[in-house]
Amino acid sequence: MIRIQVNAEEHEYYSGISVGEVVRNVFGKKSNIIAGLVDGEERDFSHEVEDDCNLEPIYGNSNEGSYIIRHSCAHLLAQAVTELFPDAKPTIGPPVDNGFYYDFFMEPIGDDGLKMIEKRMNEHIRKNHSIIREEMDNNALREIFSDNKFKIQIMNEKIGNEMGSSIYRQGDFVDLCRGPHVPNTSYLRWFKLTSTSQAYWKGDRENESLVRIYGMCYSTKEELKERQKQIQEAVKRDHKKIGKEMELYMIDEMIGRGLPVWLPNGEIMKSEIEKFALETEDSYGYVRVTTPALGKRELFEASGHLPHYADGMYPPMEMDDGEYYIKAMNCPMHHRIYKNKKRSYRDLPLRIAEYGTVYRNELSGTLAGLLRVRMLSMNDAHIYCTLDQVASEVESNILMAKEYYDTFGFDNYHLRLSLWDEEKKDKYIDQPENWKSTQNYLREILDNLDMDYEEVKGEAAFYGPKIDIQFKTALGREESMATIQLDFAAKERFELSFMDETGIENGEVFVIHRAPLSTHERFAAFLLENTAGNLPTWLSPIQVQVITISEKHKQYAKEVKNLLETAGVRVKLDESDNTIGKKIRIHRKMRPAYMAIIGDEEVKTRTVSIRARDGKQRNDIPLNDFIADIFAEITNRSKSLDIV
RNA sequence: GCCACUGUGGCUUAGAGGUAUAGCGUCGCCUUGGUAAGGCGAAGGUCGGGGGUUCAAUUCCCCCCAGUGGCUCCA
Repeated sequence: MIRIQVNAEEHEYYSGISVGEVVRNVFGKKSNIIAGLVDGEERDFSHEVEDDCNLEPIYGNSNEGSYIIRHSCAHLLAQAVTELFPDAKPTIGPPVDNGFYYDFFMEPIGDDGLKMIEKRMNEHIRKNHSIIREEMDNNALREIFSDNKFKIQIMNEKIGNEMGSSIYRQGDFVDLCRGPHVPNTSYLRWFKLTSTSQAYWKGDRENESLVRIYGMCYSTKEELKERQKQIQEAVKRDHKKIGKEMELYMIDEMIGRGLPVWLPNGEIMKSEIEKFALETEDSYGYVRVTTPALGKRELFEASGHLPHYADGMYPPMEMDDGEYYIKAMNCPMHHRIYKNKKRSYRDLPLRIAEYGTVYRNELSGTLAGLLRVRMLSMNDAHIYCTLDQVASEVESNILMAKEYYDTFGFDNYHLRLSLWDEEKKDKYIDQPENWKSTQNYLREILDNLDMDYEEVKGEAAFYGPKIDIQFKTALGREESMATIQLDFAAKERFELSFMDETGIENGEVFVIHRAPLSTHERFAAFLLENTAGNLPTWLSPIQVQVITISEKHKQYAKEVKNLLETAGVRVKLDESDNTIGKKIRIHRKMRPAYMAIIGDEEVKTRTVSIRARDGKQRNDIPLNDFIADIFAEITNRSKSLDIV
């Protein structure tokens, strides 16, 4: 007999009992447990336990469990695909956040193909195939997958030559896999294929083009429904839809793709954000400049944009004195401002800021509403400082970013330390020592701040490592919001220096590139998705919509509007002869923070009845009180509707 | 740039080889109405653009443009 510890309870079984039997014995049949953690190792139900051990159940709706289910569902997908398309070669099919995908080397398929595959998957679920693990040596593995060069390549790279690995079999289908998996295909009922796309083998465009099929899979119907609801909700919060409804921006085919145009309402929101940023950065000791949209080739050669960032820039314009490029970044111009006069150690850190607009030649297929555009405006700044000053500047920038996000009410973000990739020499400035030291430096700063962060290779800027602040969009996709980049290359490329305390010219000038509010475009997209367009009052294009009940109330309503306007409140008046209910319905689309309803009562008592955007109501507020209160709410940049 | 899908009046949308729905909005008239659709009427579309097949195309085919979801990339 052996002793198995399950959830702190000890059980005795014969040696060789399977994980599944223990689970059934302890938890019963309907436990939603799909695998087990045996002494910390994920194991299938079929895994046989020989010795004393500790066993923890893995539930289908847990983090680990959902990954196992998704992974198994990817296998099911591959089973259906290889049956329907015998020439298709499965490559890799991992679980990912919210679902899974599988990449196949095959002819592209459309929606009809997707439906067909889904149908076949459901048939296999009903057949309830057992999913069986088998251990194989390398020769046997190579035999099985001899017609699939992708699997062979995986074996060569991942498994090595000496040992074997495992395969999983369900019906006639076999896949190379470490596992674990669910015991049989009936566990995969709650799945849905979502989309297809194209991907390259190993993510390299030089390699074969593969068909990627995406799906989602959950352990219960409720989880699947919940996710579908979430997606629906995200669609409602889509900044493109809200932006159109609120007339914030447009993208016009005749003007050009990826070139958003800010409409009057959007311009109000944007300039409020700008005002806030100017005030904040004033208080942090920044100075402001304006630089041109174009610059000469020599400038961008000096900065390294040519060639490192050439793909991201628009082609040059030939002028009588050489080639000019539209700037894709402001930094080279700021470096020239730094160079414009002799700097002393007393001038450092020098923080040069600009609400600059840059143009980047993004691939057409990547453009997406305001999230990815070709014209970007940002409150960009470059901090010129000594190495000793870097830490405190980086810290104060992280704190500044937090201050910003707090005002806007954002909390769905995390930090990322973005490192270079020594393999990709052409992408980064080739100074390995500097990369190593600056990366360690940033890592130390983050460790000292005691903040959680993840490290990701190959995400650095070409001139140095960075700390990015990553957000999730409404649909769960991760995007960079803010960035703090440490540039060790500029000082040499632009011959930056200062006079130090001993009167000697010192060339150790480090540059920090930072943009805590992302770009106006991306920030607006986040803001709209986060608030569903219900902007805090200070950002609302229309702060108060005045609505009359009948003609008799027009005069007082005009007075209300004028007084609010005088107080600096953005207010509109609807004195049309529609019914009150209809007027409320019409104006809701624009999402004013408040509607002020004016009828007999209000005229008589010089009050307003206020209906907040969230439907809350407060009647008979003396007009002067309302004006004072909303003025305070706006100037405090309050997140909530405080008046009702 | 690559793959798939989508493209019908300002917006949302029905439809199908014989030049097209409906709702909202707009405009006009009536209604003077207390918190998410009061009534009547009118205008508005060469069905994204161009080519082809056909007696006939908005519907089928090809090319282009734009959008969406991915890949790559990235603020």
